[in-house]
Amino acid sequence: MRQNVPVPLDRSSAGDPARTLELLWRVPAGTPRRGPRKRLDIDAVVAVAIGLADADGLDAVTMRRVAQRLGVVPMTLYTYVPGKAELLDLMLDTAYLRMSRTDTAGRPWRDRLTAVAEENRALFEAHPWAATISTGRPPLGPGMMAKYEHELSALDGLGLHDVEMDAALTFLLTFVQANARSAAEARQVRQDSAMDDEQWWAANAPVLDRVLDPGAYPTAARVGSAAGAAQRAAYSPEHAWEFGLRRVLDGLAALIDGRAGSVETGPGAR
Amino acid sequence: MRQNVPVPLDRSSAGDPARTLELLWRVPAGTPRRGPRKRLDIDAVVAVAIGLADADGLDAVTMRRVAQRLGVVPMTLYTYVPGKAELLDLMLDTAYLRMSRTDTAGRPWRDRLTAVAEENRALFEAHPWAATISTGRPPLGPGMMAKYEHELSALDGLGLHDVEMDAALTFLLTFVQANARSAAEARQVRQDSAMDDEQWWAANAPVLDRVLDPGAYPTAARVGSAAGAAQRAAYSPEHAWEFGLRRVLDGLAALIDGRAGSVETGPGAR
DNA sequence: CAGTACACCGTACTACGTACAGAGTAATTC
DNA sequence: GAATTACTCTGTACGTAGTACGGTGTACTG
Repeated sequence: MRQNVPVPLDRSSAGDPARTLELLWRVPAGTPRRGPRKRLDIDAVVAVAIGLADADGLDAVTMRRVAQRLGVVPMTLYTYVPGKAELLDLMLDTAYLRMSRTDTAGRPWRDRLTAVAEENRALFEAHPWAATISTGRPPLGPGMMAKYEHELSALDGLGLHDVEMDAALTFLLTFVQANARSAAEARQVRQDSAMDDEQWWAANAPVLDRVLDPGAYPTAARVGSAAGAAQRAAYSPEHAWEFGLRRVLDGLAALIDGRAGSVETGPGAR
Repeated sequence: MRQNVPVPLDRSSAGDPARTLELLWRVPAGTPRRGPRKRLDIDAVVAVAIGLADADGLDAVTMRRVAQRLGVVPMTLYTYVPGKAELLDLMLDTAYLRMSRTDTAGRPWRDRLTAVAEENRALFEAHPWAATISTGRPPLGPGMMAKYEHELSALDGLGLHDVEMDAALTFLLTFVQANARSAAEARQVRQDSAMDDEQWWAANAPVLDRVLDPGAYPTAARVGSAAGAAQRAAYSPEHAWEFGLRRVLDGLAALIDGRAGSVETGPGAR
């Protein structure tokens, strides 16, 4: 069983950042290669790693398993990738590169930001592991750059300063990622404990009843049971998403709609 | 480098939620103890674990190290705690229990929610590891309950339904935690790579210049350099916090101030 | 006093990332 | 053509983690 466990924020990029960048951008080797031909390439390694992560989560991505899938011994991977941290960078940038990017030019800013949010949500739905990789030092690869450019353009021309544009985007993306992490953690916990929420509550209820001073937590009891009932109606993740996104957009509206300067500024939706 | 918790394939009921709850609430043993006296107690174990985590991060909390600090052999800990996951639950609930809780009754809702946000921010500043523990299944201990009750009461009487109160609180706390996680990740990466942001950028810049098609990412280049300059002014984490919290509150204002029903409903601040 | 439940400990297993040294291969140099 | 050299691939092994298992001695119950 595994209950609350540190969320695995892999990645450290202990190696040389310049080397990592060259890998991300697939900079070809300078001197002609001498020894035996390579039997694999980086893309194959990354593809297998992504496949494992998609299927069984980030924990399933071990150097040993990736190697096995490729028919080589674990240490062979180190001729393609300096270490696991860099492999995770490559996975993430690849996922970024393959995201769908809707062109919303000319549409009201709410539509544009909603599209950005939903593109990211779709990313995390297709690749839940992507939400759990630390982005403390983002992989500055082609995927990341394309993503950043695309998403910033949704905030351009709204009368925000450059620093505000970056802050607003960070704010939006942080919300989406936090939501995706919650979902990933819920999945993880369900899998690790081999117990769904219903069973977990059923196991807890009798002890809680015995231990909890009734009346000590009046608001919590009232709200918690209402929220619990709502969640049992398979309501919860979708609800948190919709509720949160509306708040995020309303929060940005107070900033954006207050600014003069753009024909694209529309009235707050709904 | 971070390690993963092995997932026990068999042994389904090894980690019993009821047992965890009893630990959290310090339910005393039923039958009189027979064998040798205990030389420790749970609180000592938890205190040492928290001390390690505060000082050197969650990675420093290993059963071996905790045991060593207590002058016992690692396996001895298992008489006090079923496993590491439960120890983390206990640490988290203890941190929750010790949080400061300001009484803001009667004050405008923005002040009250700001206080809640700042209490949580202070928690994560004192115990950065607390932000990185999965709350997929929250520890339903005395700390968690007190925290939930306190924070919900800040949202009571504003004309929100119970489900909305829960959603609004989750939204606020998710923001605070996401911020704290970013900070923790930044710290972690700085420590793991033994390289500060300045050095990292310096190492990346030459390769980026060589690899990046100038003009391919116009918005990103403009905004990125503006944001980068702002961050270099030691501006960034504080800025993200202030910017984000204002958006969060403005977003909630659109919900709360639209509701009739409470004298406490004040005009949007700032 | 015998029996027993329990605290504590030593050993060992599995899984991880990866350091290191060796073997074989193909391009370069003579 | 032969020697050199750079490179790929491999086998072994180290250190760290959580914790299963079985043994030993203790202090209470009958």
